Parts: sequence; structure tokens; C-alpha cells
Amino acid sequence: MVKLKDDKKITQIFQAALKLVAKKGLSGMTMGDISKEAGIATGTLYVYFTSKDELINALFAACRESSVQVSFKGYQPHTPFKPGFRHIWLNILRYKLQNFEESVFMEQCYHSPFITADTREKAQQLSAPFYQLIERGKKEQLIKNIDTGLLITFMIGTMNELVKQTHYSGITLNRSRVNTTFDLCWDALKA
Amino acid sequence: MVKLKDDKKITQIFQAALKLVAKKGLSGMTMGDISKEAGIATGTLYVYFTSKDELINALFAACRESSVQVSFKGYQPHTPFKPGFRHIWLNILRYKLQNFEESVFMEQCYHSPFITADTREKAQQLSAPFYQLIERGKKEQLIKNIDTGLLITFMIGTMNELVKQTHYSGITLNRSRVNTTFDLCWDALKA
DNA sequence: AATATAAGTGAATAAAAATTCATTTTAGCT
DNA sequence: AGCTAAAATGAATTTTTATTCACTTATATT
Repeated sequence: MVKLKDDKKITQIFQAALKLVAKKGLSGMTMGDISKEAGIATGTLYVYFTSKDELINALFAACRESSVQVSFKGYQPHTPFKPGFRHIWLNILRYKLQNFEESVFMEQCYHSPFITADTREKAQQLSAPFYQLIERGKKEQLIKNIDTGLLITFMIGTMNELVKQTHYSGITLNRSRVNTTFDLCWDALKA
Repeated sequence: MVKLKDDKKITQIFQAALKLVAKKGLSGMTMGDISKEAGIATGTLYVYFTSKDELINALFAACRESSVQVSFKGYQPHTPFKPGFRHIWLNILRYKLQNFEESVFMEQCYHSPFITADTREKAQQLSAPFYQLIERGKKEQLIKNIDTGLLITFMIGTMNELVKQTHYSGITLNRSRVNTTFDLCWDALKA
């Protein structure tokens, strides 16, 4: 046989895990839960991952990669800064809203014994494009001249909170509400 | 005998739990860990709390209460809005920086099966003064006319992120850095 | 000092969860 | 169709963790 381990099944496992974390938190998620939610046997999880630790690290890495990848989709580095920034901001917001469970999972992982230093390191490296973006804004004197890391944390933090707030309040983010919120963020960062 | 269960011991248990959550996450904290960290026997935990669930809920409630209590310390409702707002903002920031482990714990609790609806409800009720504060700012046309809940989430969210960023980067928040960050927040919220 | 009761202990038990593995099913290949 | 090896299974096992409880220690009251 040539068939290699099914990517579709890994996705299925990941989806199940995300769903459970959003519902019960990382601490309340067992391998039994995951398998049941994914509709497979517990043993099957161990065909794809050697341990719960590995499963969680793999999920963390996959989430991180996918979110960064989506963030810059359609971004034209040559267009003026503000519209470009806005484009990316909207990409991120859309992603976070559509993948709420992922946001929750990532937040929970931040302080957890599961994520290894190595996984963390690799995630950090993926932040480089965001740093470049903000640096450009600072160079063009459109963005406040404050530590870039701080500005990024601020920007991402506000989005996280906005997404949480939106999700729990049940308010739908129509175009005008999104605009207002972007202005909130832009007013904070702009020089 | 009249002596009632020692408040000092409860504090000791709480401190131990917070330390562990910050280090290993909520999911990695066992009753055994807590007792060892607190320097008491495992059984003693059950003298003070009927279960792990109860312990965590009690800690959550205590943290929430203490943070709200500190936030408004020294606030003069009669002084102009911006300095008053700034005063509270600084109270919160100071509190979060000095009680980093608590912030981590609260964040982790947000999505966890431990916190009961009742505990959550009571925590929410403590937010009323923040709502009043923002409402006042809106009435005086100093704060953007956006959903109050959103503005509060935004304000708190940015502080959380700032605190995380500060904690991990190892950068000390000197006076000027704090000022810049307050401006960041104020620029976002101001009308 | 004697007594009574609360507080504290930690080994023993029970409950929950992770992991293994002998076995069965599935899918590609000739 | 028959063969082969990967994939999947889930009951059994191991490991971890929460909880109990018979007992000891500390403390207030008389």
C-alpha cells in the first residue's frame, strides 16, 4: 500500500480539538473527548500523534501558520501605507471571527505546559512580516515612534478583545461597526 | 474552640495556585502541586475547599473582587473626566503589573469548565462602575460614541496585552513609557 | 492541667485520563 | 479475487490525579 496518513483525518482531529477547547478549555479536553468528537477511536489518535503533547503542539503550529498566511493575502506592498495596513487588519479580523475557536485555543496555549520552547520559537519567527509592516509605517511617520513589539501586541490584543466581545455579545459586526473599530485601532497607532 | 479557619492559610493556598497557573497553566495544576507549593498537606486543601472546582471558583471571585476594588482607589468623581480616567487606568495597570499571575489566571479561567455560571455572573456585576465611568465620558463628549461594552473590552484588552508584553520582554515600564501607552489608549477612545 | 474541638496530615482509595496493543478493517496493487 | 501493509479499533493497562479518612497535632476554654 502507498497511501500515507490522511490529511483529511488530521484536519478532522484538529477541528474536534478546537471545538472542545472553545467549549471546555484546554484543561478540560481529554484524548477521549477528542476522539469522540472527531468520530474516531481513541487509538487512532495515536496513529497520527505520538502523544497528547505532540497533538497540541502540532495544532498550535498549524493554527499559527494558517493565521499568518491569511493575514497578508492580497496585500500589495507598493500601495500607500494606510490602505495596506487596513487591508491586513481586515484580513486578521475576518480570520479571527471566522475561526473563533482557534483564537481561544491560541490564548489558552500561551501559558500551558504543553507548548514547547521550540514550538514557541517557531511561532515567534512567523511574526517577522508584521514587524516589517509596522517599521514601514514608522519610517513614513504615519505610526507612533514606539517600540514595534509593543505596537504589534497592542494591535493584536485589541483585535482579540474585539473578537471576544463580538462573539459573546452576539452583536453582528456590520460594515459600519467594523469601520468604527478600525478607526479605534488606527487612532491609537497613528503618529 | 472558637478559632475559625485561617484566612492566612487561604491566602497561602491562593498564592500557590496563582504561581502554578502562571508557570504551568491551569491545565497543568494539580491539587498535589498546590499543596506542595503552599507547604501543606494535600488533605488540608480539603479542609478549606470541598473540591478543586470550589477552590478555583473561590480564587476567581477573590481576584476579581480585589482588582475591581483597587481600580477605583483614590478616584474623585468630581474632578474632570480625563485625569480621573487616567487615574483609574493607572490603578489598573499598576495592579496588573504587580499581580501578573492573577491576570494569567483570570485569562485562563475565561474558557474553562471550572468557572460556574454563578461565579461568572457575580464577576460581571462588579463591572458596573466601569460602565458608569465610560458613560460619563460619552455624555461629556470626550469618549467616542460606541457601544460601552466594546470600549471597556478594548481598554482592558489593551492593558492585558501591554502587561503581557512588558512582562515577557523584560522591559521596565518607566514613567515616560507608561505615558506613551496611556496616550495610545486615550487616542483610541477619545471622541 | 485537663478537656474538647478545630486544624492538619499523608497514606490509601477511587476516579479519570493517557497510552498500548492484539486484532480487525480498509485500500491499493497485481 | 487474493495479497499485503497501512489504518483503524476499543478493551485492557498504566499512569496520573482527585478525594477520603483514620489518626495526630495544635489551640482555646475551663
